[in-house]
Amino acid sequence: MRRTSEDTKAAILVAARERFASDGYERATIRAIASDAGIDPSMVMRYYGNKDGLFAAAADVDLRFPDLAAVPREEVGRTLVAHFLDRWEDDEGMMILLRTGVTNEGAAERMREIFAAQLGPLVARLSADPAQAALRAGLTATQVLGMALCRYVLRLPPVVAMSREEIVDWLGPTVQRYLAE
Amino acid sequence: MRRTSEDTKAAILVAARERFASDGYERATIRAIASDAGIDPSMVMRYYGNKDGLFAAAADVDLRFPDLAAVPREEVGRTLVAHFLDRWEDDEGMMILLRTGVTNEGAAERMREIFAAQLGPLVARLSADPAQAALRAGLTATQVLGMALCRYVLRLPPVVAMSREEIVDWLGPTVQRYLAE
DNA sequence: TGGCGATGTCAACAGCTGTTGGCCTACAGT
DNA sequence: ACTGTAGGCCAACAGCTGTTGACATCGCCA
Repeated sequence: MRRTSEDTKAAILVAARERFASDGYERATIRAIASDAGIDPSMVMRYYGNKDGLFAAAADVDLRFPDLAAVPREEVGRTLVAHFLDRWEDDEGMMILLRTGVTNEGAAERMREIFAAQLGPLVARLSADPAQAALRAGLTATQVLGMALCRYVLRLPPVVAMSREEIVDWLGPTVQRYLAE
Repeated sequence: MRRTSEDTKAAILVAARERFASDGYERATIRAIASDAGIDPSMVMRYYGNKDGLFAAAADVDLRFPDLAAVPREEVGRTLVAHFLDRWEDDEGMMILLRTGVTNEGAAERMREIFAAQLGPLVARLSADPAQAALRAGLTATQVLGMALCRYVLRLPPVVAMSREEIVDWLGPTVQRYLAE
């Protein structure tokens, strides 16, 4: 046989991630994804059931936060901002979630889960007052997601023009205050 | 005649703003909008030409920024955050732009124009160094749009739970630093 | 060699979309 | 009373969508 089913599943997933990331949920059509993957649309259904199943597989993201307890306390803000920028630039999953989470309630729920499961505990481990941990994680999310929104999605010119270092210098102190002050 | 054309045009616009705000561009259908307005879909075409024309009419927003030169310099951050929160809660236009700007390039362009035309000059008038004004406006946008995204669109629980005063207290100093320090 | 399961294609379905043109109807002006 | 016109409806179009089931082909195994 020309290809194993695993190869095809993987090719579909790659194409799906690209389409979902650049077009959002509604405009990313199964036909376009199948065409990108070089197969028939019906194969997508065979391997992923339906469009929602394909989306669920494509929108599985891991933020891979480092252990902030291992960095000096006064560096946690800058460290987190730098990590988030890196993560954003080499994982389409972030873009998928943001693009779709804004119009698709299922994706919004997924985003809430990810932040509750990945950012929440990280901040809690760092925080002296556990009652404030959720609030601090939420504040951090507003700044960090706002940067992603303006830079990678809306492409506001002055935000696109900033270098990685400038962003870390400006946002680092903000996140530092939200996290640990 | 039962209604004037102006009445009908206005009714269509109201329905369109609600649908665009809650569903985004793709999922807000002309049929649904017409049904909300209590008329036939073809009337929408008669009065607004096509879907893009209707969207352009619905996405016309005015941020109505106050003159920040009139408030004490150390209060500009808190003032702008408070104003933005108010503006967001009583104008669907903001939600329309955010929901659609994320998947629709035309709406993203509109959003860029609005920030360039409304937030940019405001910050420039405030800034000592004109060369930095665009950067500072961009930074402000990241924080303020990030808050709107997390609170009104993604509805992250800890961000939704915050009171207006808490948000002003936390985001005020951030925006103050971006604007004026 | 024969067959069987895996891999893949084709054509079609039912539903929805934006959009169009023709038709109706009720009122204002004469 | 007659007519013009503005406001509104209806039916249909062409295109796209997710999804389905029947059919084809290839290569392994008995």
